[in-house]
Amino acid sequence: MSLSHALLTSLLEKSSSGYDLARRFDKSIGYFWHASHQQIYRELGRMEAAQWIESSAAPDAGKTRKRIYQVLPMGREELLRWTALPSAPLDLRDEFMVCLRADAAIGPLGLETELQRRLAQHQEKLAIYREIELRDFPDGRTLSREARIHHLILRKGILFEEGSINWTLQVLQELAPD
Amino acid sequence: MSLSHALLTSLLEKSSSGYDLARRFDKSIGYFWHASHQQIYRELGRMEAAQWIESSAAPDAGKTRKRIYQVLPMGREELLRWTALPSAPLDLRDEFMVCLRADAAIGPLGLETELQRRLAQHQEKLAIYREIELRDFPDGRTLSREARIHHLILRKGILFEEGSINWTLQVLQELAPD
DNA sequence: GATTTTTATGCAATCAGTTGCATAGTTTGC
DNA sequence: GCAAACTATGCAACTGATTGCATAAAAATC
Repeated sequence: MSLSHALLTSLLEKSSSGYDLARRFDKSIGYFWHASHQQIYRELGRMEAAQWIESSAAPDAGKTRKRIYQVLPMGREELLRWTALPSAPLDLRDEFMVCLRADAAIGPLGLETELQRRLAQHQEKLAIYREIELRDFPDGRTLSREARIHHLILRKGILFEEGSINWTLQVLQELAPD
Repeated sequence: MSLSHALLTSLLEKSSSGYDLARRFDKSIGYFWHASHQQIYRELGRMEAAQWIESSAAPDAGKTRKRIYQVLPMGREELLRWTALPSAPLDLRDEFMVCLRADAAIGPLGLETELQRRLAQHQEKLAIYREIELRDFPDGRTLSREARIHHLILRKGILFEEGSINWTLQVLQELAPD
């Protein structure tokens, strides 16, 4: 799995607490997939046991249990090792495809409502992505390698949402009574 | 989860054995996500216990344990119930996005090889989809509702692969040394 | 006729991911 | 000054998915 490697990457960008990590995760990779705080804390525990990271009481912890995690050399090595491996292709496990096939098999199920709902969701996400793009990636070609890569990841999201919107519209058209 | 509902749909299209189901799964929904035979057999067991399906020794079983599964009314009802529910949005958990972010964080990792590999994979899948499209969905508008829906599902795959190819080319261009 | 591959099913262990709950300190708003 | 929301961490139980192994008959191949 790659959650641990996603967390390593995030911690390399900035050492932080589990809670902070969970929030930053939601605002970056998390646009593509969600990890719950329980998953993150458990993974941090495993990674510390494996000496990929270490933790210390946060300077602003006060009376709380807040801990800051940072990457150790072994964690960095592990990330290098892992990124050199071929990555698994994305699987497109979309429940709605099953609904569509069921509709094909046992007659009209009235999926139009669900299609509209999904259309709205995709449009919403697209709007968010476009806003981020406008804010973070100005047109003038003065971007660092790092920024250009982050832009590419965002572009992936934008292209996906645009594609989904087009496809959904096509389905709505085809499912409409002739 | 929706594996059981995918299997119900598949069994409604044609009653069959677990093995057969696993192969047919690979050739339809399986282009989008894979289910192992163990997953399928276990799910069939659960579905039979829930009386969504029933099984009988296959006519061509001989001395084998081969069984044919078919959908019971309760299974059909369950599928109707489930398809009326809102479906979860697809999550784009792509390990390679983590690699890219890691590259952004700790300098060039030489991801070009992996990008080329992925490009080839996408082109391969696209070629397969296009072949199926040519074979199964002729241009003349004489297609049944069922065929039109199956075509839409295939179109989704084609659009996704095309989008992935375009994006991958863009990344290769951007990552190339300036 | 012997070997390999394909068809066909299944158990056990493990790992990943989700859900519900529990705790407790800090900040914000009324 | 009190309630609500937010910050921060964690356990336990459960469900879903993967991996490795095991069995055994039928069909193909040599």
